Amino acid sequence: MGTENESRGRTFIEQARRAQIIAAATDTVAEIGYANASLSQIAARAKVSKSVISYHFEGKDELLKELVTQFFTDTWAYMEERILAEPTATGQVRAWVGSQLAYFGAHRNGFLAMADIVSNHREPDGSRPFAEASREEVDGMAEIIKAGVESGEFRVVDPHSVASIIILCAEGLLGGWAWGESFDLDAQTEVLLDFIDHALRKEHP
Amino acid sequence: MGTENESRGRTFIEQARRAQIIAAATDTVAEIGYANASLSQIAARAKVSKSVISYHFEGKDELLKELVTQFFTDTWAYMEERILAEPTATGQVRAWVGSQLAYFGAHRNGFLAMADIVSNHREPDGSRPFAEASREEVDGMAEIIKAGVESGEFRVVDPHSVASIIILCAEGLLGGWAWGESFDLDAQTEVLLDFIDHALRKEHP
Amino acid sequence: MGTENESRGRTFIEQARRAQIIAAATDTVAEIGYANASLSQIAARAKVSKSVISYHFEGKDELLKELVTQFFTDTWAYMEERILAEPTATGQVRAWVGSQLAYFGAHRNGFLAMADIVSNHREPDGSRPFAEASREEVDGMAEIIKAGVESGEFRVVDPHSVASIIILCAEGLLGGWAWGESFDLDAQTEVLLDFIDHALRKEHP
Amino acid sequence: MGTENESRGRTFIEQARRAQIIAAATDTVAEIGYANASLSQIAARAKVSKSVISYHFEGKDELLKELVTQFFTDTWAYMEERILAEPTATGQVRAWVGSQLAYFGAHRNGFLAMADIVSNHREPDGSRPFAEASREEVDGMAEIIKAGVESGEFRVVDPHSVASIIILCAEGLLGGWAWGESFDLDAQTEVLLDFIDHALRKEHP
DNA sequence: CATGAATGAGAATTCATTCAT
DNA sequence: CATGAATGAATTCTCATTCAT
Repeated sequence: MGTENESRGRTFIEQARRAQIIAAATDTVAEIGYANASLSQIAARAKVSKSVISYHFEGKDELLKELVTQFFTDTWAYMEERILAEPTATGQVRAWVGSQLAYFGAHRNGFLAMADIVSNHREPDGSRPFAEASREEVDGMAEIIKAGVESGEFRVVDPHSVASIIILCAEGLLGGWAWGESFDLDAQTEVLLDFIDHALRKEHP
Repeated sequence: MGTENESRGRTFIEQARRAQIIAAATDTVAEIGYANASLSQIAARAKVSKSVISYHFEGKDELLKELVTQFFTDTWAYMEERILAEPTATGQVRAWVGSQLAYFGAHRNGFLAMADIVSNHREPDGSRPFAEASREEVDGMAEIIKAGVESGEFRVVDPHSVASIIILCAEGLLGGWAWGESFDLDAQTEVLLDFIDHALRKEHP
Repeated sequence: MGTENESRGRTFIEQARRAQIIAAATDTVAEIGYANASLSQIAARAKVSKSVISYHFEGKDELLKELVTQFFTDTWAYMEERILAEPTATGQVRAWVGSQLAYFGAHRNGFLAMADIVSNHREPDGSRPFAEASREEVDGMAEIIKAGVESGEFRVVDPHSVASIIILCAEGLLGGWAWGESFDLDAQTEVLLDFIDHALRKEHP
Repeated sequence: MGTENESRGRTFIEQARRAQIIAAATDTVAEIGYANASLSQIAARAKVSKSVISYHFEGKDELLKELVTQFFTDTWAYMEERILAEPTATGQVRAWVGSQLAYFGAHRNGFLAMADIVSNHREPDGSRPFAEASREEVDGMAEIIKAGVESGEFRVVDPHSVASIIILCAEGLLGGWAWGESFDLDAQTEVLLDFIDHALRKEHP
């Protein structure tokens, strides 16, 4: 996360158009799925002609990449603020997971679209353009865990492994929420946070 | 899981061809992704003409559904044996997660293809045909947790919530393994199992 | 009409198979239309494998041609008997039209299939193989009319033109019957016969 | 007949393209028959790429329906003017049949294509979309006959039956003309009109 | 800037036919 | 004799992209 803004050299109106199209693309992918989200569909939802998209974006690929990048950026901005406000490792881990889930919960379509694109989009050569995004995330979380272990807040664990587990568990939870129609994300978030607490804290506190 | 076998009334050679095509489809989806896995691609990998697929399967849908169903069936057969062999709830939870991860680890392409299809395939009306598969899974795990709580093995938790979390965490882990090229699934499985142990066991044993 | 039988040199069982397949083809074309009547459909209705058809007939074309030819032959056999039994031209015209409509009325599927094939079937070069069949028919009827005019039964008309009109009117009637669900063929036949009577008979008899 | 124009909201150039494609489709169906008239063939005749057709029409169905509808509309406009100009029932019947045959005679390909489509086109469910078109026609003609009977111009007949016969006879005549290469439509029209005259008029005027 | 128009590549599927068994 | 299996050609349709206006 923390991808830099590509907006240099774009006029204001250009920016607005791109934002409008990205919003339409987000809704489209969220509603009908990556495989069915054709430029036609996106253009229809944006109430714009198909060729406008080709005009403002290099192609479908750039549009989708931009959508994901922006969503990552926004999510991280929200999370970072809340993580940095916490003094303890325990607090930071909770803030991380909690704020991430909260942000996604508040931006369902954005999350659905992002997840769908991230897991489906491939370069012409077959590689996944977003595969490494989560690596950075794990590294960030691992530093927090490491600090917590060193400070004695947490029991002794391998920071990187545990960070990975925590992040993947949160992702798993989101998957469950994304699909199920009756999934109480807030409640399950609490269960997961409690779960993590118990797993990390020293056994005889 | 536990879907019944549809093979009645098929000749041996027909069975073999279907298996061959399903294998090719598995590799194809695993390698180039659901969205790019056209019948052409699958046929090419099976070294067979496109229309052979239409001959042996009702259509692309049936092929993919069959692929997923078979993989589910095989996975569950492997898991069930190991779960039932465990006398304690703790052992059963470990066996469940452990055997699932082990089986998937040993059948990477099958898992990749299954996961890709399950998360992307939609009926013409937009619904997801495999959406409820994981519900059953959660129910099964919930029963084990409930028994463990009642027997005093586990601390008091809501069985369904925790079952859901555990399953989603395992899914999350698989997601990490599926994508990362340097992900040690066995090691991470141990970490997750330890993680679950700590989260479930009574605080002062 | 009056096409000769092509059955020389066929075994009895061969004949039976061909008859069975032709019957199935008749029902198929009648029910789902020429354009949708694939060999698959015909084979399914005949409860026979597709390749049996290819074995017993040179191809789809020969099957359809045979179907039409046989239906023509049978129809004409029925008509001829009734026409020749009439001593007067008036009676012969009535017998012609009446017996034709009666036979078709009693063999609806046969008629529907024949008509559908005759009007749709084309040689690879685009020509219609059955185009001239009705020419012979008109010639036959024209002879009757001519005799009737010469004998003074009918008013003076051009035999060929009137024969053509009568035959085409009967065809038109059949078209109406074939499509409409509530078309009383017997009743309309009477109206047509009366119509023809009035058109042919001398004004002051 | 009398279908309303769907052209609102189309640009001029779009209209022109549709007209061009419809013309090409007309020639194609007339020449090679409904069953062989693929989009490829039509596109080739229109000197246009296949996908242009899909761009301008919803699909093959819409194209063919539009073709038929336009031809019906044009034919009826021509006929109506001539029928309404006649004061007597006799004149109206003659005008009806005469103008219809004349219009078709002047638009041979249009007629051939229309007839081929009307008798062959089926909805996916197997029903015929144009089956009821001729019902309306018969009703219109029946009213004229009824008026003629009431005014004493015609002998006493069942208006609906006779209307049906007349229309079907005209259709039959067209069938003969459509197929035969040496069919003098004008001459045969006169014979048919004379035929109808004799059949309808009072016996001792 | 915006867009209607056009297009070629590729999608799934159907079909008549051939052939080894 | 009969047929399951296979295939290549053809069908309709969708899509991302380009281009002149």
